[in-house]
This record gives sequence, C-alpha cells and structure tokens, in this order.
Amino acid sequence: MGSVLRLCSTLGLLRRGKQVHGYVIKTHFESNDYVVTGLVDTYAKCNCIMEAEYLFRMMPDKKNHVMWTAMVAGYSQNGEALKAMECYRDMVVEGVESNQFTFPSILTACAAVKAVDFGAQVHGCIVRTGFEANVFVQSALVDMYAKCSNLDRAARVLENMEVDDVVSWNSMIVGCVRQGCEGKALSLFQKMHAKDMKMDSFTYPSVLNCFASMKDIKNAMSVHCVILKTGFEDYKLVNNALVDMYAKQGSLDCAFQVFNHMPIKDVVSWTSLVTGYAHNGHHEEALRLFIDMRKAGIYPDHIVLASILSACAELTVLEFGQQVHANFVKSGLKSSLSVDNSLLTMYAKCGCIEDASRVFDSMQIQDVITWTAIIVGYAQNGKGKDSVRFYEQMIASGTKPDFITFIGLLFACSHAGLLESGRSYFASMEKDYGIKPGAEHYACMIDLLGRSGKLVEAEALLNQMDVEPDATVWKALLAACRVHGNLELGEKAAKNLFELEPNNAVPYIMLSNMYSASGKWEEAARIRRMMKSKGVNKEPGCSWIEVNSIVHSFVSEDRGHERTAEIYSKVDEMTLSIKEAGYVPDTSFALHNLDEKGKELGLAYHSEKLAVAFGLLTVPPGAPIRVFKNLRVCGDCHSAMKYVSRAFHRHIILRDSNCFHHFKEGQCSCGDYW
DNA sequence: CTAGGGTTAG
Repeated sequence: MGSVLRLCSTLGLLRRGKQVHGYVIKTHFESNDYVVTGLVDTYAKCNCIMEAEYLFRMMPDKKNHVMWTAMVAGYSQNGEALKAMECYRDMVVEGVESNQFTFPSILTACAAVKAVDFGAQVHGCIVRTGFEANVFVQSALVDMYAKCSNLDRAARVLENMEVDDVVSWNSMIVGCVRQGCEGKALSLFQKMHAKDMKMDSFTYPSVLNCFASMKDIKNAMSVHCVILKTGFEDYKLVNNALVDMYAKQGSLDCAFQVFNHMPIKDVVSWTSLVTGYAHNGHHEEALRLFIDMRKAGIYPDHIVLASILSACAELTVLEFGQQVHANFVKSGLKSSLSVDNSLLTMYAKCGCIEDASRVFDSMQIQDVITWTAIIVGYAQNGKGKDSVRFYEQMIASGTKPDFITFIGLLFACSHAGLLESGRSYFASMEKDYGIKPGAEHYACMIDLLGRSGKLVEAEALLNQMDVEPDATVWKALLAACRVHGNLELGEKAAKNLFELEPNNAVPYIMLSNMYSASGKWEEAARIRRMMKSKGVNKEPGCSWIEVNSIVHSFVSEDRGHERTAEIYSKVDEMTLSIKEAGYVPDTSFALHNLDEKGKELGLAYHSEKLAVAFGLLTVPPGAPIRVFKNLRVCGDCHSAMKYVSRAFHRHIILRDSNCFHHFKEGQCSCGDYW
C-alpha cells in the first residue's frame, strides 16, 4: 500500500489515492503510521489539503516525526506558509525531532512569506542538530535567505557547501536578479560555466530574466543558442522566459517567433507577449492579443488582467475595460490588489472617477500604488481638493508616500490652485520622507506658481533646480507666461522647447499667439514662418466619442460623418438655445483675418462641438456624454459646453490633452483654469 | 511513510 500511495502522490493521482484510502478503511489500517503518512502526503500533493489535515488530526496524540513532516510539507506546498509554520511550531512544542526532510519544507514556507527571523531560528536548530551538511537543507537555506533579501547570508551558506549543487546556485541567481543585482547574477552564471557545472531547465529562465532586466541582448542571444544546442528548447518555462526577454528588449519579432514555435502556450506565454506589445506602445495590438488568447481557450489570471486593464487605461477605451471588469467578476477569481489597482486607474483615466472611487472603497487593503492612483485620479478629474484629502488619509493610515505619490499630489495642488498646500508638501517630501524632487515635481510647482501669478518665484525655482529642467518644466513656465503676458520669459521657455522637442508645434503657436496678443504682428508672423521652414506642423484638432463600442471621430467643420446633416442642425440648435441663456461666442479664439460674423462661424463647428452634438443625438438621456480631444479644448468651446450642460441637462465629460472637464449644470470641474 | 530551485504586472 505504501508504494501505491507513493506512486499516487508523485503522479498526483487523486482518484486512485481515494480508492486506496477506501481500501485502508476496509482493511482497518487507518491507524497505521506508515499508511496514514502516505495518505496525508498523497492528499496534500493532490491539492486536497483539507483531507490531509483531517487525517492528520484524527491520528492519536503521538504522531511520529515523518507524519509531522508530511503535514508541514503539505501546507508549504499548498501555499499555506503560515499554517506550515504553525504546524512546525506545534511539532517542536510536542518535542518531536526534525530531520533532514523537515528542514527544507519549513524553510520553503519561511521563504514564501519572507519570515527571515523564523528562518534564522530554524537555521540555529539545523546547526544544533547537525543537519547543516545535507545538501537539501543547504539549498533550502540559500533559497530562504536569498528570497528574504539577505544575499550575504545566502552567499555564505553557498560558499560553505562541499558540492557544487545546481539547485543552490539557481536559487542564488534568482535572489540576485530579484534584488536588482544583475551583475552578481551574471557572474554566478559565468562561474557555473567555468566550473563546468551542469545547467538544468531551472537555470535558464532565471538567467534569461536577468538579461531581460539588464537589456543585454547580445549575451541573451548566445544563451539562446546554448539552449538550442543543449536541447532545452522543449521546456515551456524556458520558452516563456525567452518570449518575455525578447519582448522586454523590444524585439517583438523574435518574441513572436519563439512564441509561435511553442507547442503548448500558457497564460504566462501570452502575458509576456501582451505586455511586450503594451510596453512598446502598441496598446491596440495588446488588446487584440488578449482577445486571441481568450479565443485560444486560455483563462486569464490576475497578472494578465492587470496588464490588459492598464492598456485600456492608456487607450481610454472604457467599454473594453468594463467588459474585462465584468469578466473578472464572473470568472470567480479572487480579487487582488494588482487587479483592483489597475481597475481603479482604468476608471479614473477614462473619466469615471465615481467608479474608481467605488473600486477604492471595495478594497480590503490599500498599498502606496492604490493611494497614488486615487490621488492622481481625482486630480485628473478636476477634484484636487479630494486628492489632498486622500493624501492626508493615506498618511493617517500609515502608508508612506513615494516619488510618484508626490507627483500626483503636487499635480493636484496645481490644478486646484492650492498654493500654500503645494508649497508645504513640496518642502515636506525631502524633509519628512527623504525623497529628492525630480523634474516632474518642479514642473508641478512651476505650474502652480505660474497659475497663482507668482512668475518671479516660478523662475527662481527653475533656476535653483539641481536636476536638468526637462520639457515639462519649460512647458509649465511657458503656459504661465502666456496667461500672465510675460513675453520675455516666455521667449526663453519657448526657445528651450524648440531644442528639447523640435517637432512639437505647441510652443511655436503659443509664442506666436503671445506676440499677437501684445500687438507684435511681425514677430508673430516670424515665428509662424520659422515653424513652417522647420517643417513643424500643427497637429489637427480632433475629437471622438465612443457609442456602442464604435468610435466616431470629428475634425473641425467635418462633413464626413454619415449623419452630418442631423449633427449640424443639432449644433445650430445648441448654439441658439445657449445664446438665449447668455452665451456669447468668444471670437478671440478665432482666426484674425476674418470679420466678426466670419469669426463666429469659424468657431461654431469645432471638432468638440460636433462630437458633443452627436452625443446629444445618440447617448440616451441621463447618461453622461464622454468626448475625447487630442489637443487642449478651446476657450470658446469650454464656455459653450458649460451652457450646453445646463440647457440640455447633460453631464458632459471632455477629456483633452491636459485633463478631464466635467461639465454639469453650467459649471466645469476645472474651475475654468486649465 | 516525509525534503530544495524557475517564467508573466504595477
């Protein structure tokens, strides 16, 4: 019976194991130590930890050390590290001695939950009982220390080993990679070669992972050759690591090639490709691959869901994201921090701050990413004061803010015009949390100071930066100069932008407009000519709206849509009724070389107005109209939208290149400052 | 009768 059970446990044969269990009961062997140990082990290996636990507990008080070990191992192998530790503790309390089988199991459990203190105590017992020469015990120690970020102690155990054990070396390499010590990992791998150690199918995934984070394509390709030569190309995990490594390098063709040659692909293979495409900016392709994965019958896991939701967030495709959310709920997968964080971000980026907030409220635990996401989300949606409220809650909850949190927080302060809070948070980040401000933080501060009319202070802050000002910093300064009519400083900012972003038309247009506004027509024309001669083109303004999963896009005075006639008469109806309510077209946003009537006509059919009119025609009453624009919304359109939201009792959400505008009952969430 | 290591996200 013992050998049959051994076979069942090794092969994971649950049904045959249950048959043996029935036979054990029939033949009254249910109190035989050897037999019950075998059953405990079989059930544990078949992921039936409850049954294993039941049999273990039903045994009379005195259980031998082998059965205890089987139970500890069972918990550990079923991902119940804490229970494994509890069980081991009970074993020690009962006075049962551990052996060379017990220690590796309990150390694995410690490694899984990074319980380095518990692990170190076990290490003490190992030394006391003389098991430290056992190679299984040693490798488990190396792995435990490495996983608990204690590379030094791991290395010490490794160095004291008498044999060159590939398992221990593999563990050490993985530990180094996870700690960001890729160089150490690589030199270990080279040492393995020098020692002529036999690599196995576990070595390659770790080493490839190392090359992936080092972006070392040359070495990676030669290892790929070795893999082919030594016959390791049939291992799924090796191939998954290859796909991931090539995808992370941006060599999507190579990644795809390896992927296509794999006879069996699992969710990890697909995820590596999906994230590879997403990271290289091909978000649509990532969504398409996700659909292909589902068609291939692969069920998504938490990781692929988190990636796909962040692709949805990047593309602001709300309906796709909602479907992914719905499928996640239906799938019965347990909710997880990473998926919830991605859902939260997706909703916030799509302008659904209420849904983002609902996700936040539903979460059992929040980490720094959660808090940062909600802070940024509220700020992007024009509710900077709520962001600040969440930041204070975060601090009260004991979560430490990081570099990114402060970008979100300062962004919130600047968009809400919270000058004093912004100043004090900016000072606090280095003083209280030791985080050195980066260009991103300075850009927010300069934006905040600029909006508050403190141009002198903004310039002073720029001059005292200890990091090189990047384009975002100069853009913030330029925007401030435009609002406050400071030509001289504006020229300086624009000139820096011409160099940093030579293909960006925005600084040319802004500077030219600033010249026009102060009557310097010659200068304005000169900038336009300069722009033309450098071949820089203004990106055409474009707005779009998603209705029933179809995207309808419009440019200014667009007549290409099949319902053009209806759309234009809706725009005219819109204009007429908001004029009655007091709207006056702001012709300062129109072209200069037209008379008043011509200017007004030029404004009337801007892309965002066409998209909103289409929304009024197609989106059911009561539902919000969500429009996206590639550029900043024009001032006249912004004013018109406020009136439309009141006259038509509609919540209009317009996401432009800068932020979300929530128009409701004649008001905009941005407070008219954007 | 009982034991150790690998790949995917943010």
